[in-house]
Amino acid sequence: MGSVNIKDIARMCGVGVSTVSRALNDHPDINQATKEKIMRCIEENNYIPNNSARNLKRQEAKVIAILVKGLSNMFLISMTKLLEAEINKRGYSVALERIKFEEDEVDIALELVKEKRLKGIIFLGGDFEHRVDKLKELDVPFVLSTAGSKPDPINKENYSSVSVDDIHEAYRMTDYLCKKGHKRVAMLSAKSDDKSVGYWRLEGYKQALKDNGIKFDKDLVIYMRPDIEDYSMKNGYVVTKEFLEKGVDCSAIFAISDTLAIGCTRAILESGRSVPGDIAVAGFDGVEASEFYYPSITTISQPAEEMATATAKILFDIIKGKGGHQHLIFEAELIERESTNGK
Amino acid sequence: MGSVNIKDIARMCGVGVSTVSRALNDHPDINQATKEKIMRCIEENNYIPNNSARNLKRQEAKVIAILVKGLSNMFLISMTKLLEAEINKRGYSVALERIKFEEDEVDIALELVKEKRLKGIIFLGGDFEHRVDKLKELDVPFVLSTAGSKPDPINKENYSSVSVDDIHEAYRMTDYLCKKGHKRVAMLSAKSDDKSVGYWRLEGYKQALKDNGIKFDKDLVIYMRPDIEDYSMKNGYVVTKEFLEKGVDCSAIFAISDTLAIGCTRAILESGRSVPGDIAVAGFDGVEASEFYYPSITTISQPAEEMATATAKILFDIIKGKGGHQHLIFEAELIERESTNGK
DNA sequence: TTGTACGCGTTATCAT
DNA sequence: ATGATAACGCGTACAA
Repeated sequence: MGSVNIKDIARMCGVGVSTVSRALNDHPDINQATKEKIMRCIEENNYIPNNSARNLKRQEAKVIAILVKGLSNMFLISMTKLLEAEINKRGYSVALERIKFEEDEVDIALELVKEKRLKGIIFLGGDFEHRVDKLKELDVPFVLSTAGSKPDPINKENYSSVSVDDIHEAYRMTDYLCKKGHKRVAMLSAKSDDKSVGYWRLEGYKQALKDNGIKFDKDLVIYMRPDIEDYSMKNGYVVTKEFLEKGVDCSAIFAISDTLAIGCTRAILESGRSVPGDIAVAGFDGVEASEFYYPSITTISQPAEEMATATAKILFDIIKGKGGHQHLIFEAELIERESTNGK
Repeated sequence: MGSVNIKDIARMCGVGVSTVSRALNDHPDINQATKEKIMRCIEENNYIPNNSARNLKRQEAKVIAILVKGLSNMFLISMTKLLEAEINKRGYSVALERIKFEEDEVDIALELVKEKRLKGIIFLGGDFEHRVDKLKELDVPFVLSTAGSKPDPINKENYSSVSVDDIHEAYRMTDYLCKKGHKRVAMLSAKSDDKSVGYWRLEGYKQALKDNGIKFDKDLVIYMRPDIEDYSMKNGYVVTKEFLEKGVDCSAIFAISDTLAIGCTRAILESGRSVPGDIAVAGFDGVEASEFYYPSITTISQPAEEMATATAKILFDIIKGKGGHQHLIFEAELIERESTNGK
């Protein structure tokens, strides 16, 4: 029962372990006949190489890790798919790791580098406010993709980033709503103590109001509830319902995620109001559900494909020694849909 | 640079490697003072143990692997969260692995067992039609949770399963629609060659029609398109649109997933028809989006919490030698919502 | 082309 | 309480 290892296979085939190893790894220096014999033996005995031993011994592995903060974000999930395709295309494989909100992604990255001899790391999501000394320990190239805020700008030359400008895009959407004639635009933001996208997008919202000559009114800022799952439709629904019951005057709501926007829309419609007739709604991200909701949700669509392509390109250029670190900001697209534009 | 290892730490502290190992693993046989000294040294030098070496040497690890087939299914994602909580509660950690549709989950499981000395495996999703000899190789206990069809019933005593009865639940929903007076109920199923839930739920649909004295009409079966992502809202939207354009008479559509149902609903509304007035729609799974869509979608809600609890309990009972394999079927709940019941 | 022997970083065993 | 040393399973330089 003690499962078979490379030695057993070697013994059974009457060859040395190195020959078996060569057969396994498609090494050129091996007789085709013996290779086939070995492979057949491996098949028959259900031999499976031990990855821990391989990782331990191997000097380098063509592996890129993708560390995703929080698994429930559909936008990040679709990003991983795109990234994986880009990475596979280059003959590398992907180690996908999910990081819980309370975990430290840098700690996990550090472990992974040792364990799997990674060639590079892609961080997806997360606020990424980390201690500089820890970051310095990471001696493999890494790219921050779609991260909320940025680490200490002091050592920007040690890593790359690919993202959209949250302030700018939130500004764009708010401005769009103002230009549509809305004087009372509410913002459905993250938790009140959020330091990540919630903070930056709120910032863009404020600037746009100002430039449109509208005074910021803190009563128009709706915060996510900490006791309900972050960015869930339910959270958007519950807080909007409470907001509507307060009777604050407003003709448009801008939510910092499409999921929140959907919950928000449901709450409005359920109250007997119409969307966009009574209240217009806008979201952020461009996830599939925003397109198929009824009414479809106006949103800021992040250019996922381009961002994935750029992320992979930057990372591999650095790996191949062909380029230095870069910080790319992508322009998102405002997709106008029914939730702000009649049906 | 050349990252520090346990030997370096031992040398720096003037102790043997085994003492360092003891400090790391909270071994009892160690002086508190030396332990603290070592831990401080580890901290200062940013030493991180190599997991590959640990896994290689360790006899056993308190790790359960969860293998999820396809990462985009929201129902499965919420199941992983529940399962992880159950497993952590028992002092074990989780290795979450995502399996692509074209990959073989058993192969990956076999690898993982060797690599990480797993104590158990939970398979989430997937059709699970595997060769018996391969399954037999898996010498750690495993549970199939929410799997579509079942492996060869011949050796049911070698594994456990937790699921809902797809035929029964599809029957229930179809019957509900018939009892509501619908004589022409369409089924939005999986791809035409599907052998998994698509097949079983279609089976339940047919039986319910029969028991309600309605003749099965193959023109009322809508299949997912293979060229669009499986179970996506877009797929539901596109095929429904095509279906409506054919002008086939029907007053209700039962989709085998909520995501498909949402795309379907959008297509109907967009065509100028009303839901449920002109056509009623029902889904399957009970994901969050079905609740917040407008109209909210009638669905079969799987009891995720109970299934997760049961899955963990069965697995740990077997690990502790306290019980044998079981095959549990859970009763799902038909949640009646606006999409079949007026607004 | 093939086999032998060593080392990867750690934990377990056995002395001390 | 601590240290030396043998595994764990594999890849690879080097010898044959």
